[in-house]
Amino acid sequence: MVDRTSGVPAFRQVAADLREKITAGQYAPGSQLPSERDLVETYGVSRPTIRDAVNVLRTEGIVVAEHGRGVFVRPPASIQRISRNRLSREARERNEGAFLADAAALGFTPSSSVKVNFEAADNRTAGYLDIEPGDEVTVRDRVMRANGLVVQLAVSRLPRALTRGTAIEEVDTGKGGAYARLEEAGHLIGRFAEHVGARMPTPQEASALQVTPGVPVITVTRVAYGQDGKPLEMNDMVLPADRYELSYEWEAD
Amino acid sequence: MVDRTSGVPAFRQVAADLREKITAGQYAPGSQLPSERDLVETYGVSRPTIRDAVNVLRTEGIVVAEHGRGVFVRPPASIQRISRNRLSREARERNEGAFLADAAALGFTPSSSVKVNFEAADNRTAGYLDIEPGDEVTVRDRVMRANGLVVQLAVSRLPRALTRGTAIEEVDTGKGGAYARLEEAGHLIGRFAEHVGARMPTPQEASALQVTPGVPVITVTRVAYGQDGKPLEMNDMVLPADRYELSYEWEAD
DNA sequence: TAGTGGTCTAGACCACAGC
DNA sequence: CTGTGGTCTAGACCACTAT
Repeated sequence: MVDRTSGVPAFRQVAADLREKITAGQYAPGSQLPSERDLVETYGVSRPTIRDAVNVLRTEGIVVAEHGRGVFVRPPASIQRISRNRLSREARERNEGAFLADAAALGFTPSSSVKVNFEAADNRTAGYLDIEPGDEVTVRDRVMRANGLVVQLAVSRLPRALTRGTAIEEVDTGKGGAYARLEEAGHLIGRFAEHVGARMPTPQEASALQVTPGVPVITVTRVAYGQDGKPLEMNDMVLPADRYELSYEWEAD
Repeated sequence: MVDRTSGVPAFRQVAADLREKITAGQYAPGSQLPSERDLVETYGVSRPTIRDAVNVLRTEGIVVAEHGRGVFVRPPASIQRISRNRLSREARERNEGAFLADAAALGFTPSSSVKVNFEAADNRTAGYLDIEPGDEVTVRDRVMRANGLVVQLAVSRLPRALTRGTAIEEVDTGKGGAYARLEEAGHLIGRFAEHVGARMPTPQEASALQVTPGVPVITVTRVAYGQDGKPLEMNDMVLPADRYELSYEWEAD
């Protein structure tokens, strides 16, 4: 029952009570909450108010609703820990790129689909790649799957001048991936930088990554620089935050 | 007006239409949306349906509602870009730690409050610090502010054995911060690792960081290792994702 | 078929901002 | 005082899941 004199909105009281029962283990991970109509009777409020309360927990990612089945306590997702030393040249020579390296290390069956096209650079792209806005760039748009489930979106952009006549403009870049083709063309990679942020997914990203509402995405923009310091490639990656953790390591001095 | 034959829920149609007008610039950053009662007439749906639509945009972080004033297009937050070179020994010697180094670089007035206490290590802490669960750890709980606004929460834990008799157990760790005190005590830092994730804030974090609903937090667990490879300190940081971007850089080989 | 969540209505009253 | 968002009601009907 809710306290009508506290000044706290009823739906927040209900949400807080349910949240407490979940964290206390009274509703275990994976278990079903009472139906909305049952909660109406338990708390003595109308159904829209119960729905407001449940929606609070949904946007917090604590529960998921399944149409026709019920509302369930979301079990903690298994997290893939990815460390960044995977980008060594040695690893690139062994296999077909960073994502397949992860797959090998983590033991899942990888697959991906790629679209290649050519665009004029927008301001952001031009800034990262140190070219003029409007210059032609090669765009590789990838959807990566683990055991059939989409786990990562990546859009890679390179100055067209670097990719002409190479397999980077093909769907299949061949053994070692795009980085290997760059190095064969004489563009040795000297340095990587990654810029990491987080935000809520766009509707398209949410459906592509099959994340439930309330789960943010991690955004990573990786820039590969040549040994002369010139940018060779930028790669915008979008990862579901409930399935990934990124690790970085460096010497203290 | 909404299309009742499309099968798409009315509130999603309204949300999509508003989102489009916002990204197209028809409602500029900082500007006010039409009132909910105006939108009721515009789209021909009831007020709760309009509220559902606006709530979609709120959880996406696109708009913010201000009670009694209106709904406003959220201006892009100014993002602080933090790169890892802030942890150089040189920087540590110049000032009082990583956060103050950021402040100096970015030109805001920093302040922070600290609580120090001692706890028994839980399993996670014991795992990171390579000690036994139940061993005593020194806990430094910090709230960091920029120009008075809370921008970062950090909880630092060290094995008590390393901090006894040092200023690390004081609220004021003195010039150079906790890392400087560790090195004075003979524990030279050899390596850092950072583990980065993202999630929705807990209600406490949301109010402490004053993030609007729908903005995720970035979590960073930094572990400092001694030159012998033994963990010296772990630091759990929570950053509002709309105000931070993290950068990491490394050599290709 | 019964039970579940998903959507929607047409109101009502309250709390806050600003003139 | 007016206009704004915040909360809440008591229903209704639909779409999906499971038996």
